Amino acid sequence: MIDLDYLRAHVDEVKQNCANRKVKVDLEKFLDLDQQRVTLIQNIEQIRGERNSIAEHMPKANKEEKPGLAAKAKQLKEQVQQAEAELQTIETDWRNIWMTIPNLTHPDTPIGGEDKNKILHTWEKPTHFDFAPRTHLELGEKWDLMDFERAAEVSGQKFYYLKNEGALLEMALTRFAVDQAMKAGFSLMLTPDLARPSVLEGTGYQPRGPETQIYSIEGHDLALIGTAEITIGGYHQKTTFEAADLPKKYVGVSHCFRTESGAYGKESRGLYRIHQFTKVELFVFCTPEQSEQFHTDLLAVEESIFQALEIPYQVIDNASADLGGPAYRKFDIEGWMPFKNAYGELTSTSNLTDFQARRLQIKYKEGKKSQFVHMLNGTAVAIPRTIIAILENNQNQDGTIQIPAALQPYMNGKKVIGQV
RNA sequence: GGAGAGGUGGCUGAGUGGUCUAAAGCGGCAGGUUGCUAACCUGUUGUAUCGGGGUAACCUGGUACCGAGGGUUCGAAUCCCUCCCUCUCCGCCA
Repeated sequence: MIDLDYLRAHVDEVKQNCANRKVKVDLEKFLDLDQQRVTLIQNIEQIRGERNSIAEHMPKANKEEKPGLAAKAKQLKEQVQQAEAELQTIETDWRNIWMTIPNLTHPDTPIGGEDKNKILHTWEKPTHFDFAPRTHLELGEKWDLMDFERAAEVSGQKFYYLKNEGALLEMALTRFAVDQAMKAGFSLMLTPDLARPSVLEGTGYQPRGPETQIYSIEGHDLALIGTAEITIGGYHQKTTFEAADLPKKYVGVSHCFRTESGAYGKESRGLYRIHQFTKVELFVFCTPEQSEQFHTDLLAVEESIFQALEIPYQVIDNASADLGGPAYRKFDIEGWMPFKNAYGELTSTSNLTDFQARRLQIKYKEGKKSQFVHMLNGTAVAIPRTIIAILENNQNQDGTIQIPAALQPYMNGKKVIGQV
């Protein structure tokens, strides 16, 4: 949610921002509801004040006064109840619109849709093959690294078994990414894979409704998380830090579950788009002054990981309409994926400024003043997509796969998949 | 999953219908005493939000907040209901 005072004082700017992000919001209606809400609240507080002063005088009142005072207080109470009912309907609408107003946008963010995404820089060139490269599906089958058919029978479409070096790759990548993050000062945290819907909402996810990407557990007030961002963000909900305790830097590992409803087509074959995967996630709670620096820091950690993994990539500064609601600025790393003959998203790091903190009520205190923290998150490694990139980019003509040197220690020293 | 006991300020803990933002202690902050430290003494010490005053640090008035949300009542930390959480015992289990 964005700051109300800021919104009230900068209506035109917010309106333009919504347009830039291609978010349809009826700001006029919102401001109208906002005004009504304030008036009603003032009204209610005034009546409550009267009621309180009657209640206060009650014990001192004599017998003749009491019935009259009680009747008056009762009448005031009815007025309050009526006004509160009115307030509730207004506030529901008001809040629903407020939630849909996107975060402000970084001044350097390109304005426009996906076609305006800006390539900040590239690392290495797309892999060149002197032969027809195999897809990760073909390689997976050749070396028995994954099984989609059995998974489909056991769990359904878009599930998978990882086997042998395929499974080892997941564990190796997880451990490698965690080690890199810990070296950069992040504290390790394994989080729950399920969370309450209220926490999902607090982090800006929509656990219910037709558009939802989230699985809910029938008969329980729980949902499967789509990312550890939810559980790490929720970890500090309703807390106030001392300024000296910031920043808080976490690296979390969790499973991620996504319904991916309506996502079909070539790209959805194999490990690219699936219902469940493991992800190593970076997360920062910091002061507003620190957040821009940490955003570039997060990107730097991500880049160092993919450079160590020797995956050619480009870094994207996402255009305004591609940011979603909460992000102030978003950088993606897109790795080269031979099966697409294109770059594909590997990581995404966002500076959410105070947008999430306001919902989750996460603040920090400096002296007597407290204000909302800034929150940032970024993917260290999304395992399956990274496995795609490693398998496909490092394959040899005979189908054997070179394991990146950085990963070999985590693979029992194995250098090549397909060789004993 | 079953039975029982609880949830009060930064912490410990009192409060079972009005004088309660809530005793007392600890801690924190300011001052005093003092070779130094410690000890002692005095004062002070919640948050959010709306309005008024001030350049401002702040002052001032209202409202809300005793796990969360509802209800009863002129009036709720206190009584009732639902939910969440913690502890103890039992059951089950990796």
